[in-house]
Amino acid sequence: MATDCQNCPLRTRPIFEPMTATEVAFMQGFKTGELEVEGGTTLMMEASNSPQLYTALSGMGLRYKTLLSGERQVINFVVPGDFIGLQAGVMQEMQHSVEATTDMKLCVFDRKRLWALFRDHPDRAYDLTWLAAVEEHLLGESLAILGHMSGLERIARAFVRLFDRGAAVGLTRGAEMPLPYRQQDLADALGLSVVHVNKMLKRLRQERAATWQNGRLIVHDRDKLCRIAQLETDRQPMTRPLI
Amino acid sequence: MATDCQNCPLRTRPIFEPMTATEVAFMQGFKTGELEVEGGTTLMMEASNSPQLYTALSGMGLRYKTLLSGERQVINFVVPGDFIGLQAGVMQEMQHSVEATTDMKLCVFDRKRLWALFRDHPDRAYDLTWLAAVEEHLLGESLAILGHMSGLERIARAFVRLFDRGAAVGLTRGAEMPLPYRQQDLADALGLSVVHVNKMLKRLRQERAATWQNGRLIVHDRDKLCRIAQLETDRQPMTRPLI
DNA sequence: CGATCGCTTGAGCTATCTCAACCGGCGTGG
DNA sequence: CCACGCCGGTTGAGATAGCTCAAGCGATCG
Repeated sequence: MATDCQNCPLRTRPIFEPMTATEVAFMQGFKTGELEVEGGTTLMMEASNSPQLYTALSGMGLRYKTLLSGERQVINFVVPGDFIGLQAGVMQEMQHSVEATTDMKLCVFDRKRLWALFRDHPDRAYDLTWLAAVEEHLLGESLAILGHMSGLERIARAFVRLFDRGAAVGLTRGAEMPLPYRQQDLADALGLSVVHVNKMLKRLRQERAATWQNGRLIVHDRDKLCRIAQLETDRQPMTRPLI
Repeated sequence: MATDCQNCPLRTRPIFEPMTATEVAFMQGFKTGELEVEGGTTLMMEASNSPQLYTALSGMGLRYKTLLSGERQVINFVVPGDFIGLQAGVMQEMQHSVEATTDMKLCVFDRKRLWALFRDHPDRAYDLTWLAAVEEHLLGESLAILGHMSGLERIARAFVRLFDRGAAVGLTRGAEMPLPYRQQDLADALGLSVVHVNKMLKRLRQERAATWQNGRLIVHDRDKLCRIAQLETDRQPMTRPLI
């Protein structure tokens, strides 16, 4: 159980460092179980009030909002290590849905114990707030992407982000990583039409920058991708200060 | 358990309710002073590590990111009651800048005391996390706006949100409220060009939905505005559960 | 073996952008 | 007190990125 929770972000000095013994001991108190779900399962529903919070241990998913028009806005992609349900924990209800795209294994927490966490483990509470701040940062970045970049740029940017994210949690193998989504999902995340996403993907392929097919992303030329994405080419790990 | 977090100071029950006596007493411990700045002042700089955190008491401002291309993405608008600098507090550095648009009065906190806050006042820490979750929610909503709505719709939506926000903090007078920004600011927030914003504003004016001129927003017909914005017409205050 | 789903490609349409000019108000300096 | 420059707002015209519609294709599944 301890090892299963290695990727729980509810700790982490640098974000995905192994947990210390006390951290593990603590998590075992807060954790109430493990859950395995099939791809396609809806983990949390918009406007619902889930009694459980999760940490993704394996598999991938996505967070999205459903608009009045019936369209869908993908907020972001869920990778192992992500915390799911902070909103449900701290507000009355979720403001977006969370769906498992592939089969997933999850670490389950009891929402009701969240307050005890704040009372008895201020350091963990601090971590949680840190996570929320990171999330806020990422959303701000997404906003800038949607607000100012062209279709090609958005996709390049998304690929770099996803790849670096994947690398951080050990999902990559060389220049490759699993990316088990549909083109429609990416389109909904980037505010583009599937048709256009498809055409831009083709272009990235032709320019030998990146290929995304059969659920796998291959980054042929990271530098070129970064150039297109208007991104510095060096990765910046998301570390947390020691208070 | 409900009693454990009865008095929640860092802000309020409905989001901008007056503070209770104990709340005030506490704030005076954490608070280190007050600050008045002129319009145009940069309060926090992207990538800086501000030693201070603020709560806006009066005046308005905006948060924005500067992109590599030199363009600007306005993340959101700052109104009285907003907390500024959570990222600086909890991460190493700010990921966006904050600028005072008008003269502002601010409540100043010492960043270094943040950890003490978590240790000694778990209920306050909880509030802070709640604020972060709300912010995350709002950003998710903005994302959906940029991803899926037309220019006219985006502006209508922005007006409704700003107006309701203003109403919550007592900025409105009848159907009017101060909105001391430039068209360029709104354009940068919504991912549109100034030219297009201007044309859509004209249309909203002609359709007698809303007028924004000389720094004042007038909502002529809230229902019509909501219809354009694809929004339920009733307001939903952002309240926090009592744990 | 038909149906469904995701991907691909083409063709025309339009919302929005860029460029460019003009206007009024305001602050500054002569 | 006037003249000038600057800033923000307004409007027109032409260009285009991205959209919608539509059709076809291969794989998977019951």
